[in-house]
Amino acid sequence: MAGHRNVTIKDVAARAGVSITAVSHALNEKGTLSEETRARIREIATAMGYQADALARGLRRSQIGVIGIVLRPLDALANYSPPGVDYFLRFAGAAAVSALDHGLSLMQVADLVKGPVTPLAFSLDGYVVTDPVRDDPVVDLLESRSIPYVTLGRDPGKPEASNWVASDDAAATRTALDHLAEGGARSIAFVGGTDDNSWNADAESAYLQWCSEHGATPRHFRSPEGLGEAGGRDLVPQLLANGVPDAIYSLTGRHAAGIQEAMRERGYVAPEHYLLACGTDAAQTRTAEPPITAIDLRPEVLARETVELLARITRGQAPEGRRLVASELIVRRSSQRAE
Amino acid sequence: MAGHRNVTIKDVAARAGVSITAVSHALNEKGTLSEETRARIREIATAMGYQADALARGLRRSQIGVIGIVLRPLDALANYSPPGVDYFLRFAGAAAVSALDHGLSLMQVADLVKGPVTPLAFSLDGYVVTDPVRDDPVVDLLESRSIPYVTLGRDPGKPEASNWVASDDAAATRTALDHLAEGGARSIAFVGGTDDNSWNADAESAYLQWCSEHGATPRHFRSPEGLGEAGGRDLVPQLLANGVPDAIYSLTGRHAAGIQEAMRERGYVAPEHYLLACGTDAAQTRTAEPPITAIDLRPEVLARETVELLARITRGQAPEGRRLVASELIVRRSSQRAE
DNA sequence: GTCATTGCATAAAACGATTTGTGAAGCTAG
DNA sequence: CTAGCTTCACAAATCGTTTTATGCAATGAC
Repeated sequence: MAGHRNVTIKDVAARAGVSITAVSHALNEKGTLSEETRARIREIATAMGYQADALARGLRRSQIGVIGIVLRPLDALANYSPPGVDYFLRFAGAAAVSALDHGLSLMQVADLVKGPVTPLAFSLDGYVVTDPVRDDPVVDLLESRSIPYVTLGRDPGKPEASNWVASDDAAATRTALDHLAEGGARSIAFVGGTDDNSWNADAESAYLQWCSEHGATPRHFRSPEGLGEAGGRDLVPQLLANGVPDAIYSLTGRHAAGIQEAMRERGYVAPEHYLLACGTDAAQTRTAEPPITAIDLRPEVLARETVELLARITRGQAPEGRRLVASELIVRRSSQRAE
Repeated sequence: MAGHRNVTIKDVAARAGVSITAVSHALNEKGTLSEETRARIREIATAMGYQADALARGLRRSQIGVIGIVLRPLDALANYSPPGVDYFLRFAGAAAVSALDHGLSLMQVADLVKGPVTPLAFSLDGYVVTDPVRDDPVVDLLESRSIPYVTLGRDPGKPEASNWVASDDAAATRTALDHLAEGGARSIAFVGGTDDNSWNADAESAYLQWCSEHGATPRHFRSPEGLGEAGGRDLVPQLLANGVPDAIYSLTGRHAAGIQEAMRERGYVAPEHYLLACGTDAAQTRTAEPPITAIDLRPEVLARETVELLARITRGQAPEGRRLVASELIVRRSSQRAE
C-alpha cells in the first residue's frame, strides 16, 4: 500500500497538456491565463486530488500556515499540565480553534530557548507568547530572528511595543477589591507572584492605588509562582502576623488554594472568618470548599483577539495592537458574607 | 529589526571558503571530507549560528520532525475540551513530551477529513490516531496517502494490523467487575458507548464473558458518547426498570456522572444503595460526590509506547506493535460498601 | 614514465512549488 | 505590409537543502 507517491504539480501539468507555470497560475489566480484554461486546469487538479506540497510552497513563500504558541509561565514548571493552571489550557485550546478560522494551525512549542528545539520552530509564520517577563529570552530570540509575534500581556520591558493583547488587570483588580469592600472588608491583603510580568505588575499597582484611594494600609505579599499551593500555605503565618485580615486577594489559583487550606487548619474558614477572592479562575477555585470567588480572564476572548492580531501581522497588514479585554468577576461562596 | 535574513548553508560555505556540499557533508557526517575540514566547517557554522532550514531539508528528506495527533472521539464533539475527557488531554500532553524524547514534536490536527485542513497535514512524518472506529475515514485517508500511523486502541476493522498500542481493556473490565462483586454486588449493569471502537467492544465482550462465568444475567446498555451526562441521565429509568441494580459499571466518565446525578435525584446514593464504578478516570470522577471509583488507563504510559512505536516506524525500523498496557483500578468511595 | 589507487572536494541534479521575464500569435491601425 | 498592442502561455530562476556522480591531485607500483 506504500509507494503511492503523491500527485505533484508536474503530474497535473502533464495530464492537462500545459506547463507547470500554467497550473500554478490557474490555482493561485495569478498570471494571464484565459479563463477557460484556468477552469480546465482547476477541474483536472481536483479530479486528480492534487494538493500543493506545504513544504515546497513554504520554501518559496516562507509561510507555512502554522503559528507557534509558547506558554511562558509553564516553561518554568516541571510538569506541563499541573492542576490549577487551566487558564493556559483553555487559552491554548481556544487559540487553536481561532487559528483555524484564519486558515492557520497552532503548534505548541516547549521552551524555545533551552535544549533541542523543534526543527520547524524557526520556520513558523509567527508566535504567540503568553505572559512574557522583562527581557524575556524567548522574545529576544524571536526578535533576533525577526519572527513576528504577539504577546498575551504586555512585555514589561517594552512600553512602546504595540503587539500585545491583555486582560484589563487594573480594572479587574479594582472590581475584586470593591467587591470585597462591599462585603465589609476594611483590611485587604494582597498576594501576588514574583514573575516580572505585566499581570503581576498591573494588579499590584492597582492594589496600591486602590488602598491609597480608600485610605487603607496596603498589606502586600509575594510568592514565587512555581511554589504553587505550598507557596500559599507558607505565606499564611505572615498574613496572620497582624491579626486576621478581613479579606485576602490572591492573584494565582494555586496560591489561593494553599492559603485556604492553611487558613482552615488554623480554624479560619471563608467566608465566616475572612473573605477570599482569586485573580484567575481554575478547576481549583471552582471545586474548593467553599468555592472561591474568582476573576474569569476570559481566555477564549483573549485567544481570539491574540490570534487575530498575529494573523494580521503575518499577512503584512497594519497591526492595531494594544487590545485590552475586560474580565469578569465570578462571585462564589468564599466572599459572600453569611446573612 | 527586520530583514535580518537567516544564515544559510551558502553563507557558511562562502565564509569557510568551501562548497555547500562540503558544509552539508561536514554537518551530517556524510561524504569523504577530511576530519580537519569537517571540524573547521562545524566551528564556523556554529559561530555563525547556522541552523538548517527545516522546510528545505524536509523537502529533500521528506521528514520534518513533526508528528500529528488526531483525537478521534473529540472530532465528533462540538467543543474540543469539554469536561470529563481529560484522558485525552493527559494523553496528548504526555505524547508531546514523549515526542521530544525522540527529537520529534507533536502537532494536534483537528479533523483531518472534513473542512479545510492544515496545509502541513500531509507533510507530517506520521500520525497518532486515538480510538479509531471501524472503517475510520481518517485511517483510510492516511493509508491512501501512505502516511505512517499508529492507533491508540485497535482498529476494529483491521484485525491483522499490528501498528497499535492499547490499554488492556478486557483485563481492566474484569478487575472492575471483580471489585464490585467483592463489594457484594450480584447484578451488575454495564453502560458502554455506541462508537464502534475497540474500547467499547473489548469492555463489552469482557463483561458478557464475565457474566457467563459468574452465572449472572447481563444487563447491558449503550448510550452515544456525544450525549455525555445527559445520555447517562436518560439511561437511569431503564437501569431501574427491573429494580435497583447492585452495581453499575459505566465506561465513560460523562455517562457515569449523569447516572450518579439522576440516581441521587431518585433517592439512590452510592455506595449505600448501589455501587458505581467508571471505566476511565477524569476530573468528574475525582470531584463527584461521592468520588467515583475509576480505572486509570495510564495515558502517560500509553502515550510513551505509542510515540515510541511511531518513531520507530518513521525511522524505518521493524515495528514491534500490538502493545498492551495494563490499567489500574482506583478505588474510591462510590464502590466501598459502608462498614 | 605510465597506470591504478587513494584521498579529498566539488558540480550538478534533485525535492515541489512560485514568480519573473520573454515571446509567439492574432489583431488593429496606418 | 508593418509597427504596435493585446492575449495567452511557457522557460527558467529561485527558495535552501541533500545526494549522486564526477574530477583532480598526490601517492605508489611496475
